Amino acid sequence: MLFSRALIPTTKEAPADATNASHILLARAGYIRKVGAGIYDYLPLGYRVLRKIEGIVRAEMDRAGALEILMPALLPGEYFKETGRWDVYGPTLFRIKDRKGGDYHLGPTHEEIVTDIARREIRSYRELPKSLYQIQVKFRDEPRPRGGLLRCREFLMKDAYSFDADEEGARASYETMRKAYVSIFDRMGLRYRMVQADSGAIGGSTSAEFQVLVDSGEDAIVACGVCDYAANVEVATVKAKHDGAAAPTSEPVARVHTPGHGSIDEVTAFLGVPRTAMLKSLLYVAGEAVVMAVVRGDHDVNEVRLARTLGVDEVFLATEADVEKATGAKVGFAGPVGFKGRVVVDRAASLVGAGVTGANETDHHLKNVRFGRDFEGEVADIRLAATGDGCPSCEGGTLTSYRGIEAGHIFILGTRYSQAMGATYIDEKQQQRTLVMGCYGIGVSRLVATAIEQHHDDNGIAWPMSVAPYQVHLVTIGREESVLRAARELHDGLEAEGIEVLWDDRDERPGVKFKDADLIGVPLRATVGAKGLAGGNVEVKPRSEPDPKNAELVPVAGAVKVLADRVRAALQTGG
RNA sequence: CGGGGCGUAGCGCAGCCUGGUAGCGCACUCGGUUCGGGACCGAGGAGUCGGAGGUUCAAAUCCUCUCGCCCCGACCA
Repeated sequence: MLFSRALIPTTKEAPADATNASHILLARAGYIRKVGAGIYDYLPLGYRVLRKIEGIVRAEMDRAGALEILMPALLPGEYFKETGRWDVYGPTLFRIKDRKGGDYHLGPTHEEIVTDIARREIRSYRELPKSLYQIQVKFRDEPRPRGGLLRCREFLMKDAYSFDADEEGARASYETMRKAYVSIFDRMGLRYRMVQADSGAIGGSTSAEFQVLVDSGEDAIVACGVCDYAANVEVATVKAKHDGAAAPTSEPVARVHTPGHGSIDEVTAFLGVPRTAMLKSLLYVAGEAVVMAVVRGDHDVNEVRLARTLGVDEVFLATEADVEKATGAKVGFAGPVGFKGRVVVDRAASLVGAGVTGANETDHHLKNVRFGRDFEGEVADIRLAATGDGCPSCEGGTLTSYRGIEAGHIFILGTRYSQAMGATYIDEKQQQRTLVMGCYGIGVSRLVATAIEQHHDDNGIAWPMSVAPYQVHLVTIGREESVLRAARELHDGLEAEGIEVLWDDRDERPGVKFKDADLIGVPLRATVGAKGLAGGNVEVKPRSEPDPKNAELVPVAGAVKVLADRVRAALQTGG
């Protein structure tokens, strides 16, 4: 491809609304343009990358035996009404009325629609198992689209669904998909971790997320340094230790005046006690009830685990007014002693020997507070795991925190949708049984941005080979006949080898071309100029090498082979 | 949903407080000089000042309403 004939509108400055590295670079390098909040054009380079990722995903899905289909993006409301999600999904669903006033919506996910296919077309156990997938645009009216392609309102997703005769079959399908996902992320050259995850609103039992490790990621995960335990902090447990817990005190509870000192920091400073002696008491609204969660002062509440413990879908931090009503004191002075209501105590907090906590009276705290003597409550693991915590699944392992971007999520759904929609089959004994389902998503368009978050530097993008829009960026310096001829031969030779070449043939100064090449991020750069050509060479430099002086001199005659071999080698090793 | 902010040329911004000729940088066009890491000189083109209404002799600027967008938080297969 000739740069002069392409549409690659690079800019020096990024749009003011771009804050993530990937968003800034995608915009500056001319991959995408914003059309509306969370809605983007894919310009030629962006679309090439999207299709590369799509291609890898498709190949691995096919290899795993899944069958590609395409379901509508525009959906009649009846399907979501059938499973109750029309009401449950809330404002995130893009709802539409047709001219006759009928309810429609844009598909945010397709469990109902695929289950409808299954109930109509799958009759017998002989047809099982079956996995169907599609690569389709999805729509979610996100409360806050952000990060360019990281969180869009319209985005491209691969979603797959498995149908099995029983749980055991579903587990096998899940395992097949897990392996396919590993292949996909390996081929994309990403550093990632598969972690235990919350199944969330979609339901289901077993689930795992594929988290691409990026410091700027939205999700927090913890992983053990010894065994293979890794989990989203939402569901991570920790091994309770007695660290920082003093011996149980025999002193009686004492009321202390702490005027205006409501926060953990203020109270520890004012009373001169360590954070580990604080019993942090937070009020949550769970359904109709107001519940108190007690964790140690140096810990944070894990709201997902708290909700699971309480047996509700989700909990919300109580408002100031709720807190004052429930405790009779201003925020910052709540405590479990004498609290009238359900109290959940984190295991670590239950071991604090002489705790300091709110007195349920404004400007007062209590000290020498002990669980079991001074207050009661259910003990559960309800705190967020953090670096340094003990691994829950092995002896001696320690957890480390990472940030990640959720790029894939696999679930065993069970019969939630098949049951609700009557998707059944006839088994060997002529018995009608309910299909057992799994679902498996990959954020294809999100991966475009995710790959950049992990592969860029100050000058621009540095694509892994497998997803790069072109594989070789050919830069010509000057317009001498000899230069153009050598470049033409290199360009044509590479294309004949099936290598994707972008030839910057523009009448621009070298600096401009080099800056654009770094920005665009094609993994291999080949420079043809009079200087190198005088010695019969072209200069080859990988994008990952920052210093142009380290470019390698390759004889013109062998340059096609050298470059083609490098491209193929990179594709072999993943990235 | 709570808090904060922004809409002026394709992009980044100034001008608004204190009403009176719409400006700067980049990009773009033309001419010339340059040419291995975002050149220089000269000359140009390009803007319903987000929209509607109001105040005024006069509105980018003041007032009211409205639409869009961004940031932090909440939320999020």
